[in-house]
Amino acid sequence: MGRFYVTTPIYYVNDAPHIGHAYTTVTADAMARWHRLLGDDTFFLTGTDEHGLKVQRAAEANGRTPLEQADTTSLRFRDAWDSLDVAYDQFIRTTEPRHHRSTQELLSRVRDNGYIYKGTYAGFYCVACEAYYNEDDLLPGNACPIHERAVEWLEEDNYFFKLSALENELTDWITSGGVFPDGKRNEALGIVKQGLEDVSITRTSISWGVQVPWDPAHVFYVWYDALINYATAVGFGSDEESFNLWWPSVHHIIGKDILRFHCVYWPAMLIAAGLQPPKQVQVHGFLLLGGKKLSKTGLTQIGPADLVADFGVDGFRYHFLRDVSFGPDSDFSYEAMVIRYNTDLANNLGNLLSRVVTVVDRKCGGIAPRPSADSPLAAVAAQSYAEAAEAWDRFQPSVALEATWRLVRETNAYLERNEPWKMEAGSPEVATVLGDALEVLRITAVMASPALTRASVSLWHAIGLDGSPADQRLPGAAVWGGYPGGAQLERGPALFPRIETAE
RNA sequence: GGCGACGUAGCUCAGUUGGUGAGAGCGCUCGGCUCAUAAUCGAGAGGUCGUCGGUUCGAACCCGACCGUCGCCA
Repeated sequence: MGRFYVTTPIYYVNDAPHIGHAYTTVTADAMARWHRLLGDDTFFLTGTDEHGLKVQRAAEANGRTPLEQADTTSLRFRDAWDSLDVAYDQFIRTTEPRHHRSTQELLSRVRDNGYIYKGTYAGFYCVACEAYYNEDDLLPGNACPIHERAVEWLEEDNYFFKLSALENELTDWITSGGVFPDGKRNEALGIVKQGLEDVSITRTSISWGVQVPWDPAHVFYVWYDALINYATAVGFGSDEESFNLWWPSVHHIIGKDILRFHCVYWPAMLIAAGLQPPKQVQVHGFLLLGGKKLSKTGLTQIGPADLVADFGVDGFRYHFLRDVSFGPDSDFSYEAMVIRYNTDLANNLGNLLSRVVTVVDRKCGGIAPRPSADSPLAAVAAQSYAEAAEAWDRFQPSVALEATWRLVRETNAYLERNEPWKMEAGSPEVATVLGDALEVLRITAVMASPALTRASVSLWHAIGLDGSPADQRLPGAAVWGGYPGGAQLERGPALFPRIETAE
C-alpha cells in the first residue's frame, strides 16, 4: 500500500470556474479515485487563492471587505466541484489563519537559512496580472500585453529571495525526475539553465496578504504565499506529524502557464527552508478552441454547468479524461464530445449492458450466470488492466481509458462470434457466454469508476451487485472470475441515452 | 535575437531504448447480424511519418539545415 498526495493549483477567487479549471480538477480527482481503488492512503487537495491586489480592489468596488469578497467567490469553486462529483479531501483557502502561520513559518526558515535579503524594487506593474513587467514587454502606451490595460509604476522596499543561489539544487531535482512529462521537464530545465535572478517576494503597497513576521509593514507577494498552501494543508506549521507523513510524497497537477512557479520557485523555496522538494509536478497543456488559446473571457462562455446539462457528469468527466492527452495542448470541441459520448458510452458500454441483460432475461430467466474460468476474455481483461494501471501510474488517463474500453469492444465482438441469442435457453453454452459478458461489465465498472462516478454505480447495480465499485480494491477486483452470478437481473433504462444532434 | 516544443491516414491522436510489410478510435465504402440505445460484428479504401540532406547494414524515431505553428526568455 502506498501513499498518494495529489493537488490542483489553488484557483484565484476572482476567476469564475471554467472548463480549464474543471479539466485540471477532474483529472486530479480521477487520479485520487484510482489510487483509492488501489488501497493507497490518498489525500486530494484543492482550494482557492484569495490574496492580492485584485481581490482587494474587487472588494472595494463592491463595498465589502476582502474576506467577504473572497467568501462569496470561493464558494463558486466548491459549487462547481460538487456539480462535477469532485471528491476532494480538503478545500484550502489561503485566508485561513493556519495558512498565515504556515507561510510565516516557512518563509522565516528560508530567512533564517540566509536566503532572504532586503532591497528595492521598481518597475511597471500590472494589477490584473499581479506581476511586474519590463518596459520592452509592454504594448504601446505602457499597456499590459495580456490585459491591454495601462500598467502602473511601482517602487518599493522589498525582501528578495536568493533564487540565484539554488540553481544546482534545482537542476538536480528536475533532472532526477521532478517534472513530467519529459517535454515539460526540459522546459523547466531550460528556465534554470538560462540563469536565475533573485525574486522580490514582498509588497508594502498593499495590505491584503500574509504579513511578513519580521517586518509587519510588508505582506508576502500573493504567489509566494499561494504556493505554500500545499504544505499548510497537510499540517506544516500546525501538525508536524501529519506533515511528515504526507511530505514530500506530493504530486502537483498544474497547467503549463504556471510551470515556472511550480517547477522553479516552489522547489527552491522548499529547499531554502530545509524541506524536500515535491515528488512530482505533472504539467498539462492548454485547452484550445479552434486552435486558439481559450482566453478568460472565451472560457467563461462555455461553462462546465452547460456541458453537464447536456452530457451529464459522467459524460463531462469521460470526455476530458479520455479525449485530452495529458501533457500537450488539446482542442476542445462540442462535436467531438458528442461523438465520444455516443460511441464509447452509449454504443459500446451502455448498449453492451442492454443487450446482455436482455438476453439473460430471455435465455436464463433473468438469473445471472457465472463467468467461465477459461474464457478467452480473461486474457483480454488481464491485458486491459495491466495497461490501464500502468497508464494511470503515468498520469495518462486517456491511455488508461482507451485500454479499459478495448475490453468492452472485445466483449461486443465476443457476443457477435457466439450469438447467445441463438442458443438454446437454459443451456450451459448460453450461460457461459453471458456470464463472461457480465464479468466484463463488473470489471469495467471498477476500472471506469474514476471517470464515471455515477454510471459505474448504476452499472454495478444493473448486474445485480451490491455496494459500489468504488469500494472495490485493485488489483484483486480486476482478476477474472469475481462475478458471483445468481442475481435476478431486470431490464432497466439506458445507461447512457444517445445524444441526438439536430443535423 | 537566444532557447525550446510541436508538425504521423479526412479528423483526434498512439508510436517506450532506431530493425519483421507504419498503428488505434472516429469518419467513409462494402458486407454480415438482428440480442441491443438505427446499437453491433467483419472486410476495405486512405499516409512521400513537414521539406531537404547526413549518420547507419537499416530511421517516423539519431544529427544538421530549412518551412510552418506555438511557447519561454532577453
